[in-house]
Amino acid sequence: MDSTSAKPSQTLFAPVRTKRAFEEVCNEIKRLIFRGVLKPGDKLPSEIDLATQFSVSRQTVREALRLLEITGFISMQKGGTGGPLIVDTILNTIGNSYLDAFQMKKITIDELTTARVEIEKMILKAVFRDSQDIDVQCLEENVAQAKSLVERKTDAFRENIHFHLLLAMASKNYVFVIVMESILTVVADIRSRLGFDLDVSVEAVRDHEKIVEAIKGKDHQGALSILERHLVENGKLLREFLKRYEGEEESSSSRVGVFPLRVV
Amino acid sequence: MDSTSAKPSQTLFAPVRTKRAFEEVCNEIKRLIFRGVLKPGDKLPSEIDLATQFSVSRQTVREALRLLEITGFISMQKGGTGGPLIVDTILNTIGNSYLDAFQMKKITIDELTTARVEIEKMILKAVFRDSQDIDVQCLEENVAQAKSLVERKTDAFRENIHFHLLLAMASKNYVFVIVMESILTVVADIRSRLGFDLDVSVEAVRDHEKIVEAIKGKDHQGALSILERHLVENGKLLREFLKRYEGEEESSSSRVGVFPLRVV
DNA sequence: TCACATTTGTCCGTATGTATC
DNA sequence: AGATACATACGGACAAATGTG
Repeated sequence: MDSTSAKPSQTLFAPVRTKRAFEEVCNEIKRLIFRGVLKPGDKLPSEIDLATQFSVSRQTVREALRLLEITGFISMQKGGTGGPLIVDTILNTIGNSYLDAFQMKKITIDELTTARVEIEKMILKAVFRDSQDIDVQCLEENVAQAKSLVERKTDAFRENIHFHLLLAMASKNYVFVIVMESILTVVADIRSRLGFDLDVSVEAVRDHEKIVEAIKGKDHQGALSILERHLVENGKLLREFLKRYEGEEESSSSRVGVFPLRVV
Repeated sequence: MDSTSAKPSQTLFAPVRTKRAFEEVCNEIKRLIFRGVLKPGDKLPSEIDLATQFSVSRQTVREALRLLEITGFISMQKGGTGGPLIVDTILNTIGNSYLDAFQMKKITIDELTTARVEIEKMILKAVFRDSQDIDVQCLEENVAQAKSLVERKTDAFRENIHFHLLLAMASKNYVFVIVMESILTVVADIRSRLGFDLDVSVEAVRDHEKIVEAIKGKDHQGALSILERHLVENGKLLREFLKRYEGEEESSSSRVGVFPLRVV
């Protein structure tokens, strides 16, 4: 592996450009976001302007923007006043990667449920330690809102999912929020394919209400056992549904068969 | 918003193509991977071949490949026998997103440490429930390897990080593995900037050894308390280091200032 | 050892659809 | 309704990298 000729020194000099151009452009923009120079809501220059400013081609800029888009830093807006817009949807990105990972690693519903039970119980303990009144108020508001929805025979599944995220937020530890958001993305993906089911929503709201009351009453064991039963029941529901569902479709990932495909 | 002229009916017909072309190409390839038609190690056709097969331009194919690359499904190989190669690095992808999220959400070391303590304790309890002999053997091998490294005055920080991933694997729940891998990516990122420190490695190996022995001896409380102290101490170390470090550099994200930059 | 073929990386020019004013 | 500005997409071209004969 030692070069006796052409390549002079592999140790003295490092290659001038190790990364690809679009990666450098991507990192430059990322740095400005991390520094706070660019904040969510700000607009980036158009592709053409970026290309001239970075002195690269438009294709290179586009690939850089593609990276930023998929990693949750920007979103593209079409039309006259459009352009790349700074956003912050990194949590969505992580959630989507979880969906991919669950498919690739063939994780089962039961595995997900078991982990979810343990993780949410852990978070609930943290809530008992570190939450403040305002956090419990948020939970109460969520329950009230979901309650009014089901009373009007409307689906409250978004609100019910959100309850668990609010629980994580009440722990005052954002790491828990990230973990919870990721798991909820998977749960929501399965649940959304289940369709509208009022009974499920009603049951969930009732459980959530009990949990909030137990938290307010500082009833640790009560809250924990209600939460555990709630999650286990929910897991059974998802499993039963998937048993009926499997075979019909080959799982998620938007299906669009418009292109003639022949790979390798 | 009611169209009295041109557009006939907004409810009868849905737009033929809602997504962008490169997203459809990306999803088509993703489906083949999920179905198992394409497996890690397989090679995709060249960009030009893909373009003709999907009947789109090469630019569109490239943007699709960019998506697949950043989400951990393929990696690009340059040169004659190169091309897009199917891989499975989704966990890396999630870990990198965690790094982004930690920067954006300004998560502190203490927050990370607190969460890590709780999560690893939860996982250790699962290990006591569900692990098998083979899993404990893996932990022992890891400790033995790290031990021999530090005896030769070599850094064992990779092995020591890996110990915690093996612990998650011993829980027999892959959800825990994903969560652990994500958190370890952040820990490793900070730790790698700390540089070589033999004492830290020695201390870590000693703790890991005690934990494995406690697991083998079914000493639940012992294992939990050693693990907790180990992680808390490690958290202190990272915090002290970052205190010295901050101000010198503006955090991570590879810095390359070769392009003249002026944004907005 | 060296030339060659293949493939990615990058650039330029152009056309089209779309959202805003 | 028309003009404008932007992303999207196409085609052709060359340079750089890398394994192969």
